[in-house]
Amino acid sequence: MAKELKNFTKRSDNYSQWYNELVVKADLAEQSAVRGCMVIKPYGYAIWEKMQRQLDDMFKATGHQNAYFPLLIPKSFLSREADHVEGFAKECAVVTHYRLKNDPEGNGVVVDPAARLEEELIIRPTSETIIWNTYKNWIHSYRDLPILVNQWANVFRWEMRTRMFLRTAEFLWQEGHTAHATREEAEEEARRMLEVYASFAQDYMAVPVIKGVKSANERFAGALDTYTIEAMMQDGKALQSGTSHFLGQNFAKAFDVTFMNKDNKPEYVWASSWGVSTRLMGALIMTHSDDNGLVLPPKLAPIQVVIVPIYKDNAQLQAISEKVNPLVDELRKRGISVKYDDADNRRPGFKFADYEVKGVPVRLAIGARDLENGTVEIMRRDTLEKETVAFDGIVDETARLLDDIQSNLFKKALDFRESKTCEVDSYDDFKKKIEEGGFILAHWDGTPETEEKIKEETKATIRCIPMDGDTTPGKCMVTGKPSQRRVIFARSY
RNA sequence: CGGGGCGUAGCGCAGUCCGGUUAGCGCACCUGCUUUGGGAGCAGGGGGUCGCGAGUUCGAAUCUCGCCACCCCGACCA
Repeated sequence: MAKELKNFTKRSDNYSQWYNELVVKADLAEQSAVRGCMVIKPYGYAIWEKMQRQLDDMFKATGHQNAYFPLLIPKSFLSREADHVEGFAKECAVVTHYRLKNDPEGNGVVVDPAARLEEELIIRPTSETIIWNTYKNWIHSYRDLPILVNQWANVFRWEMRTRMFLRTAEFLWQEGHTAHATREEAEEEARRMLEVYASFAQDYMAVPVIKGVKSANERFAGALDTYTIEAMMQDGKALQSGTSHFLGQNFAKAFDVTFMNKDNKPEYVWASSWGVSTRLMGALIMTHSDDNGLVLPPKLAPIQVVIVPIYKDNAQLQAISEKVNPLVDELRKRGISVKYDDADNRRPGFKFADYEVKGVPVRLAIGARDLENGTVEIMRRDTLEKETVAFDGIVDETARLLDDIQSNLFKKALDFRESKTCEVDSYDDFKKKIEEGGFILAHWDGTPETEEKIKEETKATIRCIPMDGDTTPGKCMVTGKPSQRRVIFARSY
């Protein structure tokens, strides 16, 4: 029957294959001809656009503005901040020439060796350096601060291994880069934006996240503190879904960005940066989807309601359309995005399955039988439950259902995370538990050495030191040394 | 960069071990009729430098050598 989807199951031993297949079948994206890059298809991009719009509103509401900086960065910029180079040097694509010419031997086109650049240019892996080089010209006085700028852009990192949405060589993101007069203000900004990310993830994506601080090992290259939101995927692995960094004065010192304070004394500027990427799409897909395909939270679904007519001939279709068209208008008036799929080249069964794969939250089906009885069949994607209800009042019912699906998805994901989260006090138990997947709350002595040892022996890393929750001190499960509080361990993407 | 796998029609695959008619199947595509409440049925049709290059042979998708690409698992990372 459902021939194409026969192998479309979420087997824990082959979760990545399920994920890849899902991304392609749901028409979100596909592998491109360029190594490690993907083509985001219109349906996938529509979801990203909804995310963008919402995030952008939230940035504006917290006083930020958008700007744009160059794609190419002079190589010398990257070497200004020592930790930053260390972090990114290995994965940079480098532009060395500015011209091609016809191959003298007739094999198409070749790089013109005469057109070598004096200084190579790097395709941005992130924009701290080019932006701080620019901020030097923008900032002279405390009156110029703060600068609260965000950029929507693509970046490029030559990753050894890629995975659609989760780690592609090129990805789309936003990067906020702020400059402040005081340390406190910059730290506050970094934490504020983490809150923005957390509420976006939970309220719009219906993805529960844990807010926390990264350990020194996992910190962003060049940051003093890295804040993170961590989500749990359905295979129990953690996914870092957004980060916000307190950069101290590192980039101001590297690019010599100072301002005159009120006492007419020069000071280095304090900085933060923060970003989320198309990786959020991966989080969305992996958190909610099932063996029938994608499951989208209504707030991010490009199509929230699909209406499928069931008819035998043109006259019947017309009768149905007469009933459905006003309904479509009503739903749209409520701000609900509706698709009335009256295409006659697909049969109803095909449409049902197709919109399920694409994760459309609510489906209405209406046929001759319903016209007679004054009813309509309504199905919710999250539970796959369907029932036949009275046509009158369907607008209210649909709106209610969309809200219910949104909150149900969050609750389901939260319950799942809680069922896969436990506390562990001995390293032996830890080694056993980590094999089952999920988050483990354990005590850690705070040293990079212990963290490294755990990583080597178990492949688990500290996802974060949570900002909320239990803060009872204890003893490190490995060394027995004192620990201020439990931290979250997990295997991760 | 290490270990494993794979490359045959737009997509998914069989055939390769053991060389031999015109390279086959499913999906998709085109035409026609019947269908339409869970991925339609029947009939007809189109589509291939068998990843690339060399070699062995009367003869290579199949054997040998070299190269390339992609996927999975590691190391690296959002």
